[in-house]
Amino acid sequence: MVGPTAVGKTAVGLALAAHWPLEIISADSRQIYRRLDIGTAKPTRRERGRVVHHGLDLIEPGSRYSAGHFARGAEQWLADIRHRERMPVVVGGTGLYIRALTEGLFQEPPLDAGRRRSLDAFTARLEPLELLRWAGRLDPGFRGGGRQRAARAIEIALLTGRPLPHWQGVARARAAVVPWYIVLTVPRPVLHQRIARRAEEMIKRGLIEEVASVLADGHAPTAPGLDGIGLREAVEYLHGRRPRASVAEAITISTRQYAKRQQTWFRHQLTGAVLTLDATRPPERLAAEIADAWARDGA
RNA sequence: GGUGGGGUGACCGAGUGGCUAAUGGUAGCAGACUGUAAAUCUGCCGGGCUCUGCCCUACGUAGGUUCGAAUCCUACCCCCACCA
Repeated sequence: MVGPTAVGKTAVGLALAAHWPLEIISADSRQIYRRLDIGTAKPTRRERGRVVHHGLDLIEPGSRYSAGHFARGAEQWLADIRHRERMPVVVGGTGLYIRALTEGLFQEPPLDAGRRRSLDAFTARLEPLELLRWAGRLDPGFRGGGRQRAARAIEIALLTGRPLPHWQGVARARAAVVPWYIVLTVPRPVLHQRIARRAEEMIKRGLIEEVASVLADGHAPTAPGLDGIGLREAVEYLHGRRPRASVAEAITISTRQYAKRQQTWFRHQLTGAVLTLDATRPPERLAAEIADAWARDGA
């Protein structure tokens, strides 16, 4: 089950538990971080008490995760859930993580960690234009996409001796599941309203204090776990680079933009069975509809 | 009331006679996306059309100067600062 931020995926997931014994796998690249509960809008303790959630609180804010990590982890959780004869429901908004699960990434050859780190440090210092040009030279299939993706193309080409498209074509990993997608949507004005409310709620619940405490424990403001919407803005405020009054508004805007990107992804990148539901309706109704549809068309 | 500064597209903000439907930025819309993905990027962005171009409308308002004005002049309106 996918959909943009603030459509109410968690509520529907919980409501589904009335239909099947299920466990939820969270496909969310931010909720993997421990401690950042408010800033990543994790399901609450109570919600997690009602349905078992996997994929939350996996690493410290200073560590890095990836779609590959997620896919491997999720495969294990899936196997376990099936072993317990329950229904696995993947819930999340991180398109790439979901794709890693449903389509499989390419099989990444082992990369030397040391060389990788020094290459990282090197590319980080290159001029953007130079970086792009270099990526294009090492990987003729490189279509642009900015710093991060250029660095990735360079990394693969240099450390494996073959460009990205080679691995993508030759070594696709097996997909872990046959997807049966449920896409939750809501009219744009409603979504925007929910996003604004969510931003204010986060602050009210102590977003800034949460981030301050993570920083106080010695995590760098650039820690991967703090690189997320809301967290970023909180860090800016705590470092005096943003007035307090502007925090909620800034979070609302970035969240809106992110939600839009998610919708673009779900509109164009999902392949396979897709059931799109208007999530303006109450979660119980949606859950019932999903259960019906599953009984009718599900695998 | 006086003096000075200013009023530019949804917003901020350049531009100070033609190359200007008007640099940038923001917001918005659309798109890309194979291991950092809440990331990283791309396109569009006054309106209309018979759409490699054409026609309207537009730089506070109204006039004027000029072949030609967002840019110069005059009056008026509004905002800010200082002086009364």
